[in-house]
Amino acid sequence: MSDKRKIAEAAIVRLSVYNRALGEIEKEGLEIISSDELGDRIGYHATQIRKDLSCFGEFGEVGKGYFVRDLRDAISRILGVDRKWNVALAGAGHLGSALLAYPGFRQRGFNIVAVFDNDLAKIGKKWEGIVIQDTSELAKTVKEQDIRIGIIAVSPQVSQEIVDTLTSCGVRAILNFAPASITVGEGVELRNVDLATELECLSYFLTNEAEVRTEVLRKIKNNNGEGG
Amino acid sequence: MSDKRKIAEAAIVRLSVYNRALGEIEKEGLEIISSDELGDRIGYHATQIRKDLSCFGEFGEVGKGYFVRDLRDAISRILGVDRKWNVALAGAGHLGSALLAYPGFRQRGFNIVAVFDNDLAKIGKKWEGIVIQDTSELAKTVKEQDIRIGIIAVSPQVSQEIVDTLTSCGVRAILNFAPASITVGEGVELRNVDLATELECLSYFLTNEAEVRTEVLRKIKNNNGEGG
DNA sequence: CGGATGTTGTGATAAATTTCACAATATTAG
DNA sequence: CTAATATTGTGAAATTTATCACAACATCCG
Repeated sequence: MSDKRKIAEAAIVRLSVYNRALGEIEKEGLEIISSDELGDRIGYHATQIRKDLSCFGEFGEVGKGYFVRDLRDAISRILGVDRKWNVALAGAGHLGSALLAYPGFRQRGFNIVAVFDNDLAKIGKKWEGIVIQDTSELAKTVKEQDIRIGIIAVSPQVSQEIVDTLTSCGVRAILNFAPASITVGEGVELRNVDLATELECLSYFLTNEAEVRTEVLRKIKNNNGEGG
Repeated sequence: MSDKRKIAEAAIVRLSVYNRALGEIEKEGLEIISSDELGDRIGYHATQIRKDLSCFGEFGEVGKGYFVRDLRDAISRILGVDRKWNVALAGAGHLGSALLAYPGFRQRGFNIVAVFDNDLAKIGKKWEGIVIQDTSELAKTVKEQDIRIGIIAVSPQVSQEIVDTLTSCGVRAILNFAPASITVGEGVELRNVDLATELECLSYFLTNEAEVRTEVLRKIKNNNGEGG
């Protein structure tokens, strides 16, 4: 079908998951895989995988499955990770430091090429081969290094300000780790990762769902119950 | 209505966002807020907020809005964060170290009380007041410290093994940062955060959506198309 | 007091997403 | 070649999620 309009964000996340799984499968030496087996491995329905892929083209062979290598290449192209992206990191604290050292970024084509902070004690220091710069140099560096993506690992108090600076320099994609409600203008893509929110969801589950599940199980036991 | 069955996971994530925003609003000194204004701040529709809340009860006052403090307390209870949770961290690498130091966890009631690693050079060292332990001590520590949540910050190669160990010790909630397809048994809640996936979504946007949007904008310009 | 305004909670409706069902087609074994 | 089997791609159906529309009621202002 190859109709790129209106692809759900959730579908894009899944494509990334498919790609990672295909990488594992390739390492295992498998050359062909069916949507059914891929789905089993990552916990999705086979039809979900096929439907997701069908938005972008036909990649499988009927009666056979998908060539692992080919599908991986295809998804990489769809995601735009068949190239390198230069990334700026704002914030050289604990989290920023960990992100700078995170091997998964480089492995998957994302190179952090600049780090910014407003702490005078850190500016000028070299981490992982990169000199920490003052935020005032941001505009110049973004242009010089062709930076397209910004990662926010600063305190929530200054996060919006840094986001504004980045977008005013032409950065159109922001990954925000600061626990704050950030707004961006039209045409800028923002993804928020709130680490505490992730734990809060688990807390909800531990507090509520587990009980409900126990109760449901008890009921099923009692009525042998077709619980709709 | 207060019917806790079948609450969408997305709704729980939103509740956490509401709660964080309410914290900010409280700090600003506001005592009452409408769903409309809250929605504006965090980028959701007012009806979405009201609908989410309606699953758990009635917290607002007609014609007036919500008492910020009361709503925050109510959501905290719903999420189960009106208490402290003890958390185990597996993996004392860069990322583990950053998570251990992350202030947002403690602020929101999550205390990392134990850290595990299999690197002999790290075991026995003290970080942020916590002695890094060998994984062999996991079962004992989980029981002694009443640990209910596990955070996985180990390499993808050993992540499944650590998850299995944790769940076999009775941990029923896992936050996984390892870029691997983890499976858990019935009754265990797993949340995955793949940092590279987040960037891959941004890459997709930069590669595809931006073009589409440009095209749409051009069309709107031509038809003078009454967009919001 | 009374009308204008503001806001919630929710049933109804719309939109989006996922799953089903199956035609089409490739492969394998005899 | 033929029958049995495997698997894709996709229209249709089912399900889930989000938005709308509005009754109910509180508050404000004159």
